[in-house]
Amino acid sequence: MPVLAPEVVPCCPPLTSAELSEADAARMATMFKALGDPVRLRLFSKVASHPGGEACVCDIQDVGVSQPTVSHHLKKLREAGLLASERRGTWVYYRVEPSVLAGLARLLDLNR
Amino acid sequence: MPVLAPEVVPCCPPLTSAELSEADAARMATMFKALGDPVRLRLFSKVASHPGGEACVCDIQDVGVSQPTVSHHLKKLREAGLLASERRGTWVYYRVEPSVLAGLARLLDLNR
DNA sequence: CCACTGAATCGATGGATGTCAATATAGGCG
DNA sequence: CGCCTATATTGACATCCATCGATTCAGTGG
Repeated sequence: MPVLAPEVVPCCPPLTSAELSEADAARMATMFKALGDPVRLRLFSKVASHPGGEACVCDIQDVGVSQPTVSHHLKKLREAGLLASERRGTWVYYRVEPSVLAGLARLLDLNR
Repeated sequence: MPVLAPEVVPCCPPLTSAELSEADAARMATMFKALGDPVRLRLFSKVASHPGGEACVCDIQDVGVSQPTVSHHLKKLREAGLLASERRGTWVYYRVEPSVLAGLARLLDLNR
């Protein structure tokens, strides 16, 4: 039997259907926490809504905080698994991880 | 024309369709932050998955922290608008606010 | 090799936050 | 009223975290 890619395993049925285990709660809380800061949520929103599905840091860094702070928040979003980054020449591009976001949406879905 | 209940106004289209305003980001970040703690997420999960759609504090307080801490976290979830509480006799019951949760799910929905 | 731009890291700091023990409040029941 | 149980509040404390200025790293082009 082949080993399945562990990061693809969908986490957690909707919250209404079953209680989260301690481990799953820790995993999911990390992602919610990453979205739980206004600046980070705006950065995430800017990436998610950017044409082409990705954005250069230079396209999104106008959120009212300094450049190091923007970099810090993007790192947090990356570490939470919500964004992926790739350097192309001078610029670094960020894009959303669709499967991870879908897992969060599924968790919150009441109609299931 | 009747005045619509302001708290029913659905916030924010999906993240992929448009960038969040600063004000909307602040509102939504408050809710994500409330779910961004493992203990709070477990408490929320216990309420959401409890038969009947509501749970007494006594039903859900076994999450590994002290009673005051449980109370503190439930207050946070209430203040974020995710839970509502009602005292009935000796016990206090918590239930999820479905419309608010639905707003969060809508925000994260990629297929729209 | 050097200057320039974009982005990340470092170090410091003030404020937010999770936690607990102690105490208070609320309601039920003798 | 007095005692018991269920929750909430208070106060203290340690840790975490968002933020910034300064610096460093990476890549481009002269």
